Formats: sequence, structure tokens, C-alpha cells
Amino acid sequence: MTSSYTILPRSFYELNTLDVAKNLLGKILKFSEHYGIIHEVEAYIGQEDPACHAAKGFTKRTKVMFGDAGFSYVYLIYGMYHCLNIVTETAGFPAAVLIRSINLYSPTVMYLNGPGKLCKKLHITRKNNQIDLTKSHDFCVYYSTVKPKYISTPRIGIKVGKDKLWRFKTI
DNA sequence: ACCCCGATCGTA
DNA sequence: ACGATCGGGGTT
Repeated sequence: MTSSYTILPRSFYELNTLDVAKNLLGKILKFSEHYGIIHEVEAYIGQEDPACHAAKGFTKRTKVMFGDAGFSYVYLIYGMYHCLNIVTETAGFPAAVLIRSINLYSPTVMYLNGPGKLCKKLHITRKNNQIDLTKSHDFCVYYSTVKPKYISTPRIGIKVGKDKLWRFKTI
């Protein structure tokens, strides 16, 4: 018996960010030899969202968020950890989904909670920034029919934009 | 050149 | 509760 994986196409990421975030729950993140089920995400939406890096406008760092959906946005946080995001919506509208935790199931089994720990374990760094996840077969997200139930909460670790319930976590 | 800040995490 | 550690972005 064979199995095939479908890479999520750009159209998956071009929807509004809250829907993309929820839809990413249960999908399979592949990076190099690592495979994990996405368990927790957060949405960062546009220049009006004070917690979104793009609230500062178009800069060398945020330009990827202003680009096409489906690209990786990886940045260094607190001088020692990296965070992985996937760009959403249309070019010109800066938004992304932060991948906060995954259930790693291959080649090792481990629950990676926290965006910094996730990137450290998978060896995702700024070198993996601005990669087209709809084209790469080494860094992508696979389709899955799983539709996990989830809870919505404020985003973690931010000082502004706490009123928005834009964190989605599989129950 | 200088300063402040931060989508984190491990330790206490 | 707090420090580690450094790049981004604004200011001088």
C-alpha cells in the first residue's frame, strides 16, 4: 500500500489569516527529515495589529510578510531563539501565522511546545527565511483531513494586542 | 555610534 | 520572577 502527500498550495495560504491559522491545525510540517503535526498557532495580521512586526511598516525584516503567501518568515527573537511563521493573504497585505508547537513523530517522537524550542530541535534558522513552502519538497506543509477541535486564547508573550483571541491550540 | 526593545526559555 | 543575548529599528 502506498501513500502520497499533497503539499499545501498557495491558495491555501491566500485566505484570511484567522482561517489559515485554524486550518493549519492538524496539518503536517515537514522540514528536512523532520515531520510533525501542527498543534498550536498564532495569527499576526496587518499593520493595524500592534503585535505584528509589520506594524512598523515595510523594512528589510518585514518585507517577506508583504510578499506572496506561502513563504516562510523566520526571525531571531531575544538574541537566541528563532520563530517560524508562514506568510498569508495577498501580496501587499502583511500577515503571517506563527507555528508555536508540533507533535514531532518522525524520525523521533516528541511534543515540541514553544516556537523557540521547535526551531532549535528542527534546526530552523534565518537561513530558512523567505522559502517558498509551496515549491520546496524539503520545507513544506502537507495536507491532512484531520480537523482538530481547538481553543482560542490571547497570543503568548506580547505586550500589545492582548485583546485579540488569535492563538489557536488543539484540544 | 548609541539606545531600547523583544511573537522565548530555562532556572530559581 | 529574572537573566541570557543580539539583531532590528529609531535616534543622535
